[in-house]
Amino acid sequence: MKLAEAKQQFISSWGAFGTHWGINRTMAQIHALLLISPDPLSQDDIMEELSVSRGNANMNIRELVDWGLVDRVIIPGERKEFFVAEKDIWKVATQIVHERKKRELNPMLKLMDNLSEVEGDKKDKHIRQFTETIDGIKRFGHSADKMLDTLVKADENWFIGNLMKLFK
Amino acid sequence: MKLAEAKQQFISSWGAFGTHWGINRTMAQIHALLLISPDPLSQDDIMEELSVSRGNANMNIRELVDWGLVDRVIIPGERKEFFVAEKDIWKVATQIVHERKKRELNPMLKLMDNLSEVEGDKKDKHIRQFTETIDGIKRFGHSADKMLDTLVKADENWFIGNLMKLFK
DNA sequence: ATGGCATTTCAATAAGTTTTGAAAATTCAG
DNA sequence: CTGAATTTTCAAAACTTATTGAAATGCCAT
Repeated sequence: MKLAEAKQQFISSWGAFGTHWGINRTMAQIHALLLISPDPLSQDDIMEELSVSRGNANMNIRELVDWGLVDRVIIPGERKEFFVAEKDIWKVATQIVHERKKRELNPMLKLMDNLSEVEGDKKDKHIRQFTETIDGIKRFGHSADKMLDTLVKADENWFIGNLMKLFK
Repeated sequence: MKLAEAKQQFISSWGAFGTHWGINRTMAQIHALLLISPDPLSQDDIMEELSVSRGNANMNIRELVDWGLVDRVIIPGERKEFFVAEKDIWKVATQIVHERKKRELNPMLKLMDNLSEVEGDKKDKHIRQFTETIDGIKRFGHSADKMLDTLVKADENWFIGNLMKLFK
């Protein structure tokens, strides 16, 4: 397969993927493009390669920077800003886990803490099932939280090494 | 907090959550409703509790059954079908992991295998960065795949126990 | 300070997704 | 069989989210 074709396929499927993961198509495509780019790209480069508008490119680049997946870089002698993606996939993954944990898991656990304070007759089966469900989610959520924290802090080799021992 | 209020909050936030996870609002709400229901519910019960249309309820219940999160049950003497959710959150989570792995991770790895066969001068930096990125994703993906397989097969206590030892 | 390039914003529009509800198909008791 | 109850389908409408592009703002060398 030729590079140009492979590149197109990679970008377009990374984009399709993104949509399953709460990341929008353009954001994922920009990320894909930067991942395979040996050099930093400017906003105009990105607009041109992906045929997207200025506003769209700007907004999604900013989002990628917010997520910590892309960095702005200054190229001496150039007026424009350039962008590079973190290339180490392990770091990309832990960064994403970190952000989603912060944005989704933590608020959810907070909500569950609230909901466990439901009042009423403990013998009523509706009350009983409600509190059991909430408690189950809380317990599970706290384990997940702890595990993900460790994962985020861990070094890739340490992690994979130990995990593989554990999982034989 | 009163049960009715807590229930509303739980259903509505579980729905909002779902949307971050590629699950649509109604599907997640139906799931939430069934999770806290001590008894099986019929499609009409669900339509009424959540104020959604017949078609919408039908379609999303079917999806939940496809995902293995909800079972149809027959109640003797009743003509209608009834539905119950798997209540064990660990099982819910592993079921979701299993399905998403099948639907998303596996196809992605297959694609990466394809893309690694890009032809051209290995010294060209574009080719080099492309193959390095693809290889990185492949390696990471295969580790994740193995780990998730083990997780899906594992028993909750075994898993949490070992993990906590590892992660102290 | 000014002009010119770069970046950001945002209202309008387009694209995509979910929901509705009525019609069609299916099921099953009598 | 028949027909009433139940489930499924699907085109149209409602709603949500993403994208555009022009205008506003920011930035910096002169």
